[in-house]
Amino acid sequence: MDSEFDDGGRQASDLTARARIRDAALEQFAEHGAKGATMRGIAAAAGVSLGLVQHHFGSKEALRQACDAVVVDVFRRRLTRAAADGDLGEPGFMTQLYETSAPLLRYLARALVDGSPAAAAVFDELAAGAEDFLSATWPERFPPGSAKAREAAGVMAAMHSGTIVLHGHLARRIGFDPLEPARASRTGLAMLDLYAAMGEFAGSATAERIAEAATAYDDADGAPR
Amino acid sequence: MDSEFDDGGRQASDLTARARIRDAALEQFAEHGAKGATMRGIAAAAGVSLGLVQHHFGSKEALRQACDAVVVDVFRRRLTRAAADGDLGEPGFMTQLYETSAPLLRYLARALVDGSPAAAAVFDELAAGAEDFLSATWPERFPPGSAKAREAAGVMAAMHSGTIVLHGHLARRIGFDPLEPARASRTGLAMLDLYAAMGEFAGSATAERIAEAATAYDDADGAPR
DNA sequence: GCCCCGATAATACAATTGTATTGTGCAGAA
DNA sequence: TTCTGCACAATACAATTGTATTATCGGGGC
Repeated sequence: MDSEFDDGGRQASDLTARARIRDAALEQFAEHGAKGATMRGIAAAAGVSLGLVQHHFGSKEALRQACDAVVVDVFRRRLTRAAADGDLGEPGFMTQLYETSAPLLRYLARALVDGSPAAAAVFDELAAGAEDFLSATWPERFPPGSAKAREAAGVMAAMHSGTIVLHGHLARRIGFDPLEPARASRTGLAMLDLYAAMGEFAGSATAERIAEAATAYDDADGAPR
Repeated sequence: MDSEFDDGGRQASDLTARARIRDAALEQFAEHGAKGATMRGIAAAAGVSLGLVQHHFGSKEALRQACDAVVVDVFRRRLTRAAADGDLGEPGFMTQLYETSAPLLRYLARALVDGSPAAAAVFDELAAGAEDFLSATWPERFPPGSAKAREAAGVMAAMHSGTIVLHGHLARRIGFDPLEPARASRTGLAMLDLYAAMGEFAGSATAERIAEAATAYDDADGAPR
């Protein structure tokens, strides 16, 4: 598979037409969503005719799946590499993720809410990696295979992915886009600061409030298990 | 404004047609996105004719703005109430948010990535509340008005909103939808557990790695400021 | 009684959009 | 050379969709 995202992107001019169309599709899908993007818009963005898009990919759905394939390919490589380095789970791994090309991250952000199977797979791998990390680091707190570990890992994956999915809103608040490679580490540091602070908060003054709130809620609403 | 979401939703049968259409629009927009939802689909979901939707709201964009108005109305009330109780920033406030009706949360989740101004406003209020909380609780760590406070608060808002935006993926991982009111507190507890654990991690063994990674990154890539 | 007005519905229409069909030129094999 | 396959493009077409128009009907004020 010819993924020009392996090395961070080359010039658009020396790409084959098929790759240029797929790159344009990535951006269009990321910007307008699976439904909002149009074949004509993609063709125009790629600088080719509508017929060529049809010729190379057959249908809009097939084009979307081709984009998904690129994403799952690139991210699987990133994630397995991070897992091998033991970097999964640690907030620094987010910096790892941020280092993939920004268009690909933007596409992933949209695909995660547009219901793409590839994006779901990426999320699952992210969550599975987080679960491994949590269970390995705090075996007593997050026993392997326990519901506690699974839930904490899922929440962790959702929260970390949230900084990607909501990168536009985040950019508006903090003044720069967290998906810009040059600013990637900055967001990771903010996450670390936040974890350090909230860790104190959650660990000290809230230990009893946890059980308190849990029992109170269960009593009031009756939602056991 | 007749928002039937104030009390958690009544029966659909005793709602006026206009309200029923807007409720159906909320769900359709949430499920298919701003572009994916169709006037005919909304009319069918509401059990009325297409002409009636047009008659009451004029255009699809106006209907979307009416949905936005409901969201901004309800969430502003929730947030100001939480702020008055000093609950903003504390992870327990997420439980507060989760207590709003699930369809409204699903709509917010979609609107946050579909580019609705109302959703952006809700996110901004969430981030502003988080910033107040962080600066008030750790004035030396997050000085009021500092970039550190703004960035940590933005990341916090994005991460917490992420559990809403990605509720579908989260549900697939943990076995239940975090937007179900009966399970709302469970997600909040998982967040607390995660904060407590990651707080240790971020606070202890990573203090020097922070500066390390930051300087290393700046040197390599040349992204100062 | 008459009228008018709002709720509701059915139909019509133009724009958009995915897809199919057809055409054109060129590079390389026979 | 001739032919064949392929990259690329232009056009056509049917389905979808937002919107405008017209019609029906029921109740309340003169």
